[in-house]
Amino acid sequence: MSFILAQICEMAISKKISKTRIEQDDIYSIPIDEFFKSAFSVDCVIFGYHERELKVLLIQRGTDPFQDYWALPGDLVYPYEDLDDSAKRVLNDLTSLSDVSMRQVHTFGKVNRHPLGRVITVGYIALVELMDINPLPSKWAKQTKWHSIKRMPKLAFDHKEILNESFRALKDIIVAEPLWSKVLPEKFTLTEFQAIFETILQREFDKGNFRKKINGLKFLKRLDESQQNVRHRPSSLYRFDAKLFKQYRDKGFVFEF
Amino acid sequence: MSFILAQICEMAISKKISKTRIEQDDIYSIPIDEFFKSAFSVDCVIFGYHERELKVLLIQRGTDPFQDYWALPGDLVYPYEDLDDSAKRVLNDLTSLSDVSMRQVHTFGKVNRHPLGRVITVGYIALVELMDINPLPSKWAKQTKWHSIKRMPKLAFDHKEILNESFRALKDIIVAEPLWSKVLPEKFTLTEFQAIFETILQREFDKGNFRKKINGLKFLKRLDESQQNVRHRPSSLYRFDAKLFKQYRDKGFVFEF
DNA sequence: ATAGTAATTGTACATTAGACAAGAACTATT
DNA sequence: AATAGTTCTTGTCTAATGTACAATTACTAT
Repeated sequence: MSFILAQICEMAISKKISKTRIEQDDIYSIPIDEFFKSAFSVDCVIFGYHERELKVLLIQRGTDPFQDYWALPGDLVYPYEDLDDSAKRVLNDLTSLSDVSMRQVHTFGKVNRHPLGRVITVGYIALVELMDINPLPSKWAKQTKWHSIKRMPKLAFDHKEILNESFRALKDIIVAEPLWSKVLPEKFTLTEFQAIFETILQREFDKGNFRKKINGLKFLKRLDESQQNVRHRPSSLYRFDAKLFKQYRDKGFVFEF
Repeated sequence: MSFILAQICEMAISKKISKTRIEQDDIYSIPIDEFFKSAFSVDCVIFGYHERELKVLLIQRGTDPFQDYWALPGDLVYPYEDLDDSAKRVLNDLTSLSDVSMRQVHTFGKVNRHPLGRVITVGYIALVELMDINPLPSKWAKQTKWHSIKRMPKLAFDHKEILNESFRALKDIIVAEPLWSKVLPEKFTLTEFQAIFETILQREFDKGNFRKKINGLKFLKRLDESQQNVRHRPSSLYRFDAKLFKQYRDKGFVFEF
């Protein structure tokens, strides 16, 4: 058995990690070893977007604690592993996903957030097009499943709190950073572009006004192509120019709604 | 000797913490105990504002590693201490400050960022009026000193990186949250208010246009009082109404420049 | 040919931003 | 007492942007 948390569980039971709270005055009597008895983990909040629906990738835990609960893909960071690397590796371990670019959002450090000892966790988020990727459970993950952001099952640990904070952060980041480029196809319509913002920011925009704003942004380049086989006037297709976007940003430009 | 880092230093030397990098394939052979041999710390970036100058509170380290270097006030988190509480406690330990409200900004987790073992650190920031508080070195801090943000000494660990990231975050937060209320006196002029933004955002605003914007914001309440003993037309005084600000925010209002 | 659908463009009005100037209210100096 | 110096305060004009909504266009299905 090489499942990390399962092993920790055994360790915890055999060594009986003490949980008594130490008073402020006694604190210098803590043996120094105690400081190096904590661990940290990463938790990945992978938001999956598809056709105006926003979901979150959860795994079903195949190990204690919280066996069989739905949870965010997350695990302990290895001793000689950078934090950002760890998020990638953990996501791959549990869901077989790679090439998902994540960014750190917040660290959760309540004393009793993990039943087996002192573990603080660093939350990472990503936004992907749900159909582009194919998560497969591995290691101790029994299942992987996309859950709509609107109806969530009961989650393990404090993952509900992590999810809430992550969703709040997603709303901030989607306007500041071109996360949306990960969700759009190579060539897309402005309606598709608008739909992403409407879904994530949970508000609607006037179609005409939205595109007026877009027309000023040269990093969304209008192509000489249109949609095909739609039962209405076909839309022009656009392409995202990442280089131009960077130029915009270096000049202090910030996207806003 | 009860200085935490000094003790860790001894421990590190006697136990010779191994630093060899473990390859991806070997990783499951790591004994589980290794996961609970890491520690975390908090580092506090206290920005001090006074009369259009922005400074950062540093301590001079009185202990190894980086003895005598200037550093951000920071130390290890106690085993049974919440992260946010720890930031407060550490700041108080080293600088005698209390009642400084901080907020978490980023977690730094490079493997070799701490010479004595695996330590990730969580950065916290605050903004205070420099004259309102009186930092006094204590515990292993030899000195405390305000350093201008413009000319920084060489800092211990990766504190330069933490500072840069914190300053970037401060610029974002100052517009989103009323951090500025901690810097202003009870009754203040709009010029003082404007100066804070100019100093932190490092750009200037047109006086007339700035106050036009302000006049729309009812949470900045104009009083029936004016400045006294100034050799120019006295300015009206204003007061910040925190309750009204919350109401604004609950309705989705966001301050912008 | 017609209806249905969504894309696209346009229009009219309101609000905000930006540059800049004029006047007001104080102190210090002559 | 008048004047100069200073900064506060208000206003004005223009350009840019935001908002609501209507008209037109280009396609498919009937």
